[in-house]
Amino acid sequence: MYRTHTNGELRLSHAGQTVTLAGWVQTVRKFGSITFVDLRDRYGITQLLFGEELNKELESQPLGREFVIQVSGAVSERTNKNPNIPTGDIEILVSNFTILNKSAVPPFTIQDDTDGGDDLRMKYRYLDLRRNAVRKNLELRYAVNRAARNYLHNQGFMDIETPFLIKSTPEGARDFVVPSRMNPGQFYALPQSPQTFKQLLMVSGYDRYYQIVKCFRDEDLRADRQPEFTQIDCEMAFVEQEDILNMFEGLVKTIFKDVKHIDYTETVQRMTWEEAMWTYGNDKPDIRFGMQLCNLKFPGHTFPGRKNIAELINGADFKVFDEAETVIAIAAPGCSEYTRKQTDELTEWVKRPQIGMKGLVFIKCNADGSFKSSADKFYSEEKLKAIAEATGAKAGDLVLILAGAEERTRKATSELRLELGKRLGFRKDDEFKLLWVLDFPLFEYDEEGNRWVARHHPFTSPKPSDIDTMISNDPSIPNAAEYLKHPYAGIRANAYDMVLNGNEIGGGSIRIYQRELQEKMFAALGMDEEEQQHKFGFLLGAFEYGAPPHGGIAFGFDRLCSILGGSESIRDFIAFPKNNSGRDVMLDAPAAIDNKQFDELQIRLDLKGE
RNA sequence: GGAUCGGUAGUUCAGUUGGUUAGAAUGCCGCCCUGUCACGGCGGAGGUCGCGGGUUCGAGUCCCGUCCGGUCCGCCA
Repeated sequence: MYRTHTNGELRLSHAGQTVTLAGWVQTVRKFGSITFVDLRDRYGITQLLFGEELNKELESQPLGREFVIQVSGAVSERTNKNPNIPTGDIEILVSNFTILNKSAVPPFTIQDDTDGGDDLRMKYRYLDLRRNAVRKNLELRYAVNRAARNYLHNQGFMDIETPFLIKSTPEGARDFVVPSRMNPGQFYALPQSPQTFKQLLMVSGYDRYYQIVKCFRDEDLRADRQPEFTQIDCEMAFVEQEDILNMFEGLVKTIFKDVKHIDYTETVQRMTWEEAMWTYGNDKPDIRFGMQLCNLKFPGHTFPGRKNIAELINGADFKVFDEAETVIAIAAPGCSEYTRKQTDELTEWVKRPQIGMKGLVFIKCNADGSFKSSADKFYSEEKLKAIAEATGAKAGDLVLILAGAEERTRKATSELRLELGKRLGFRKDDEFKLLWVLDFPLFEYDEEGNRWVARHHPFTSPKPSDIDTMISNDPSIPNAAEYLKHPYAGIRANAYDMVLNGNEIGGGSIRIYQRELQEKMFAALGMDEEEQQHKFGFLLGAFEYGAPPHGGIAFGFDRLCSILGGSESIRDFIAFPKNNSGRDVMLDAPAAIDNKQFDELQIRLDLKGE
């Protein structure tokens, strides 16, 4: 037996016992004839005391950082206690020690506050994983995993594995492909998600399925995106949207409760996609704070039912507003005292290429009730007051107005809102607000191909009330400029996204389960019958044999963990993540393969030189 | 595909207008130290300034190219 206890468990009550411990040397503190050693494992740190006799042995067998050692000795009360660690009341009077394995000097310090940069820590990930901070993240991930499994199991869900070697369906994201040696010239694809398999499981009668499963998408990465990532993938038969929303609110609330000890008792808010875009300019709004968008001016076709209040800004001969397609304002609470330097900085911020606005107009709603604006030349104080009132600004607030093309301006205003929310401290890591976003458009217009593409995926059902519109209309778009007037532009999807603090943590839909409607959907996306049969014949076939109504949802597991852990990056919550270029810098993958492997696969490289 | 920031000691960084031997902290090595827990004291070693080219009497510093990394846009049904 290598050890009788772990390094996190000994307390004063163990004093007098003889124990054996094993672990890694965290630090060595020498004092001439005695030496303190901190011994670490994943459970904690225990202080070892090498007295005068054993201390001499350390001269012939010196201990270095990260050496793996085994020690025996008596648990003893410390004369100087350390209140900062759970084992701080005791130390081990070492009577015997063995060096189980030496260690080279690690390239960075294995501490909470490491001196290592990201790149180096990725290369030596096995050392980084020894650090408390990283270990806590993986523990949180495991806690989320357990909470989800418990909940789903208790609700009658069954974990069923689905294959990783499947067929490429080049819709949506790019597939990772795997050559087949036994079928020369043919390729598997890795699944972007188990979507079709879980639907087939519904057809098979496994009416509550789940899986915590890897998905693969060969697209460019971000801090919160990995080429392989994990989803909590769920599907249910004989359900309507309402059943799904309730079931999975329960899942997320259970995770909050089990992992964060938070009772999320309030009703999960719901909002249509249109409402989200109108009020926040974003399909995944952060509703922890207000600062809602005030649409002063917008093209009628984007929000047909909404009232345009362009008269507030029109007719003042202010070209920036007069010529803009869209003018949107937000009110930043308590910012009316911003200096010229601060407003200039905000202007520069919106002019960055990523935001891409030409400028920013301010109205300072002074505490004394007066109004001061960068557009004073064009607007009387009364006008400014009216505009400010429309935005809901109070005395002491700063109104910020952006103008330009509809989509860009709306997005920029949303980004500005989020940035200000962050700067003003409205986006707290420890506050959690859930939101369902509902009624997404079923289709998106693809300018390049002058065609419709599925916003969610091609298996998503339209709202029951829109099914007729879909079936009875021709999906072709005769006039590209007026695509918004096409009946398909107004079709709503029976789809829902769960949003947490401005992050989409999950999304799903009620699925199509009738062959005719599915064929109509494929056709609307530009697939002829032959292509449909080739790509999705198995699914269309399955729908002929008693497919039940069904729907589901998938949660981004890595992202959910990172949000619960208060981190921006999902990489901190993955044991062995890849970098921005999709590389594993520890393995140095991807890498070239042997010619023999190419021969077996009957594949020849034809690399394009620059 | 594009934008932008960065690459200097094992590590994290500083390095002025282009000018003597490129610095600091930490880590590492040696000596001293019986109550430390970010131990302390003294001493020491450690550099292809990412790589290639150019300008210059002289380049870590300026220019061009290139590689690598971070962040973002496009992309991610």
